[in-house]
Amino acid sequence: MGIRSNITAIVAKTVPKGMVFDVRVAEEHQEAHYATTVAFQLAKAEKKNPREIAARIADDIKAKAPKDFFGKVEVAGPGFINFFVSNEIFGKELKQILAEKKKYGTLKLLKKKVQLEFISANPTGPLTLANGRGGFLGDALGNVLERAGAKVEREYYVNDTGNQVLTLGKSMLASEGIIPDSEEYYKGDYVKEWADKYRTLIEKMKEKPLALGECAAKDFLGFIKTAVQKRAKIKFDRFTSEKKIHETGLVKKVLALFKKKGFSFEEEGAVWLKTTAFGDDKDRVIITKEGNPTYFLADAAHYLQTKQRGFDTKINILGPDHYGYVARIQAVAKILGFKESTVLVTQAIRLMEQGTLVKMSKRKGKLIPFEELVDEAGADVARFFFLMIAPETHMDFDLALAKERSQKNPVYYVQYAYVRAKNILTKMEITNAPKNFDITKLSTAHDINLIRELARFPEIIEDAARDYGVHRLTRYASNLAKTFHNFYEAERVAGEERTIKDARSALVAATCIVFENLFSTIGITAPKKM
RNA sequence: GUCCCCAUAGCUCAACGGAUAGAACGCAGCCCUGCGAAGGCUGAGAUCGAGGUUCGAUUCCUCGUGGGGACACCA
Repeated sequence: MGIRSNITAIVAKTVPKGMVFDVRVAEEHQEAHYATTVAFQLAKAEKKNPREIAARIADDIKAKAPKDFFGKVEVAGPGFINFFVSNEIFGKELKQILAEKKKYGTLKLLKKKVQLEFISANPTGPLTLANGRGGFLGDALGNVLERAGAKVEREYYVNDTGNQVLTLGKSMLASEGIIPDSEEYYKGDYVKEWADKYRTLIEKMKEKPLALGECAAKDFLGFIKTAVQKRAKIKFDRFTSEKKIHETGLVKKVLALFKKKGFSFEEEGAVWLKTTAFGDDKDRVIITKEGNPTYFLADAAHYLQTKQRGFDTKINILGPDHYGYVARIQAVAKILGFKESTVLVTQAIRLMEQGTLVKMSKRKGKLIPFEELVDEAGADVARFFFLMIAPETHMDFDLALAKERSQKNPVYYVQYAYVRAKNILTKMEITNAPKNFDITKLSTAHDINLIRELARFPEIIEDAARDYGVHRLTRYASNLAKTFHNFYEAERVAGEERTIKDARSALVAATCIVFENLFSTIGITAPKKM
């Protein structure tokens, strides 16, 4: 399954058992297809010259590799071992793409059941760009993990009760002038709009600000669902209500569990969880001295629910403002016995407008909602743009520029490559790629480079599934597009002599398959025309 | 004050401790009477500063400098 893993398996036979080493795709200018630095590692342990060791291993590899697997294995530079895969192997991979179609690039790497929680923004207003970043990341990561073999549930945890919602209710009352305004209230246009629309309802519920807030939150959640699922095409399997977590008694259950395990204690009239035992910098209150469970305790109950529903692996994507929350929730995950609990913290998106920074704040109401970006730039563009960048990068985003340059966005470059490929097949009226073609007819550098690049798809999935680096996909998309554009400029399909034409159309058909699989994993459309 | 993230080309971003630091945009040239030029080719252009670890540092460590964020019995 995949050329790289085959090479890894071969190399493994020539080094000490259990040794961890890398086989990487060699960069373009190095000419080789794959390379390993295993000799450097061994040189350190054996205190020998890496070149010597590399030579020894290279010979061993040649002896142990299947016949005709490598075109060449050589030692280069200070001790790299370079691999040149034979055209037969590339040809086999090409046939595999054509045989597997949609399944090409699905792996049996991960057997686990994963709950992926993301966005989970309070339904107290529109989503911010940071929410959107986490949304695209979560959606695409879910796709990657599924391709890698995991069973994934995508969850949005809805804070539909508590203080923030109470504040929302009060904000509505203040907006209608029923109670005096306050610094802490939400002030965006959306507050006023909603308040104006439901004036009579607000008047009726003026004694019950929490219920009012819940009412508004329900509406806002509806807007969020539309923005996320319909417009941004971010999928969720489950919306979990915090209110229901309280109602089903899970909060009491998790509290009892903490007590039983000896991680909770009372002090100053409140109940605390000993999160410092797991590296947090202070212990956290779970029951206030008024006797109310904190948000944190409810979230712990939510984790318990997830665990009880059969998930041992939880991945939670948080925005930058929740960084301080990581240590305590990880403490909970440990106490509850999750096998894996990963928290990915995305960094903020700084929104620039004509060179100056625009502060984003829900409370102050000055913000560019995520949905506006999606509508104006387009779902594909917004998604691709956000996913091109590593989550920990502090991204500067100029909305005006993004709209203006949308035609030059890399997503068009990538989609255009697909359109060109598709167009070749359409023009030649090929619906099914020829099955019996002669792979030796694919012999030019452009032919081989394209197959090479196609064969990387499963490797990219594997890498991204391991380190959750979803931006590998968009980077790969650009590389594949570039390779195809190069091929397209240099080689022809239609009009070539029969055997070449068949082989090339098979190659182009395979390119379309990989593009389609890649696009669906990233979550963008595969246009037939542009 | 404490903690976390970031600093790479004019701009926005890449690069498991490895070979000549990549790409798109912008800039200067060139390429359509052959599958769509939303494309291809060529060129100029960068690792914040000072130490350290290493055969080898953009990457790891320390100290600076400059940005962003977090430090509630809010969520």
